[in-house]
Amino acid sequence: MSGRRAGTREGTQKHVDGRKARGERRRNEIIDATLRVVERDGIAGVTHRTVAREAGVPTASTTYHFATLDDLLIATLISCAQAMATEVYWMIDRARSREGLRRAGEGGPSAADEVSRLLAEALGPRRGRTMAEYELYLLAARRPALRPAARRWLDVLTSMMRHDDDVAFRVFLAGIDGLLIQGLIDDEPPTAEELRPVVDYLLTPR
Amino acid sequence: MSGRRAGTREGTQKHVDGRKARGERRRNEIIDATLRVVERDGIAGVTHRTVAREAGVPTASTTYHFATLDDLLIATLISCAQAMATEVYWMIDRARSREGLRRAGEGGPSAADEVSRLLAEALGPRRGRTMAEYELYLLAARRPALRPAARRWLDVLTSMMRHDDDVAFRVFLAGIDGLLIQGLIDDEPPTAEELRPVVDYLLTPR
DNA sequence: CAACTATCTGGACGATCGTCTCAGAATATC
DNA sequence: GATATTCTGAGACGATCGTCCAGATAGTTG
Repeated sequence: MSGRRAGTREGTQKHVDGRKARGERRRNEIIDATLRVVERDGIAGVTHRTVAREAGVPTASTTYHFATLDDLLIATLISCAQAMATEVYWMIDRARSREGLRRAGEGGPSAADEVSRLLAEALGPRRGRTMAEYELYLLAARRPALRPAARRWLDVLTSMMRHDDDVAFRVFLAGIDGLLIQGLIDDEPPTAEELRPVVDYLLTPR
Repeated sequence: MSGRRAGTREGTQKHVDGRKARGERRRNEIIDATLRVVERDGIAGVTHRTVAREAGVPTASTTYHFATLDDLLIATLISCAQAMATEVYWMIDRARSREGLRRAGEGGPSAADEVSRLLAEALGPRRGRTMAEYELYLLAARRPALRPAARRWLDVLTSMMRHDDDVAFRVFLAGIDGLLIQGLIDDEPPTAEELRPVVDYLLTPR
């Protein structure tokens, strides 16, 4: 991506980035700001001005880097899907190594524990983010160009998780999505303990 | 447009409806028009003017019956949820009687057949409607006041379908939602035959 | 019939929207 | 240094938005 900078956030150095890098950084800042706006107010709250205010940049900066509001939303969905896929990637990686430890005889958390904890997190502290993801998901339903990006986290899961039974795995994926979207209209987010038996059932082969 | 058409479902008589009845009819026409707009252009496309144009009424008529745009969306979601719940009710009722026939020895379609056919329908011919429902679903995630209405079809299913195992049933509901929302970002809607094994797995106990 | 009132509507208001323009600041290349 | 390119940022434009309101219309009631 930016290639020049060390961290995602702005560093302390000045005048070291080239024009290209600065432009790309601002582009990313705008995308991040857009995602924050979607988390807070939904896609309906996304305007050039609200995004610019959130990012702390002038209005025209958003129109310079993203010719149209659609381009901005598209870039945000793609970035969001990318981040999600990366997260899922590392999450699975961690779970794998833990499972390795567990198999070595230690008895750590089971896969159902792991998944229900993640679901509870997505519906609790990360609720805004989860809502944003599903709003962008639904946006992809109306715009074919966005569908590959929207399918990305499903693809990552599919390619990374071992699954002997394709049908069972598809049911698992659908169940996760269903539990998440149904959890979003619960008055209070379900706890990992409440989700545990459902996830367990979902993971039990038949 | 014409002041007193024969309503969508009312009789053809003139001058028999009181003021109250006329007002209520127009209210429903506006709600129906709103749902059509949501199906076609999404919630983002809902404005007083587009709804009024779709319903064939003057702009101010939408603001007269629904003080604010939020009221209009809320009324639409509630109406939509009600219609959905009613549909599900009769759908299950029909399936029940068919099952009765099948048990009598005839060998009709199985529950998995029935469900996958309905899913394929929701993702094919009724795709717009399904998208609209999930958009309103997600709207409920942001507005607590809408959640009871959004949960309604889940409640109808839960109260009508026999389920010995609560956990299994919850997995079933989540799976349906997940299959639907994932089907919305498929480039081409899945056929009932493709869905069949997944639904079958979903319905298989344990 | 006239008075009343719920219902309906055309038009207007200010706010906000997406997008564009353009002068000049910042930076790379020479 | 000088110059070309990229980016910033203040502001303006017309369009559309949500909402409101005064007047017209038409059932209802006395």
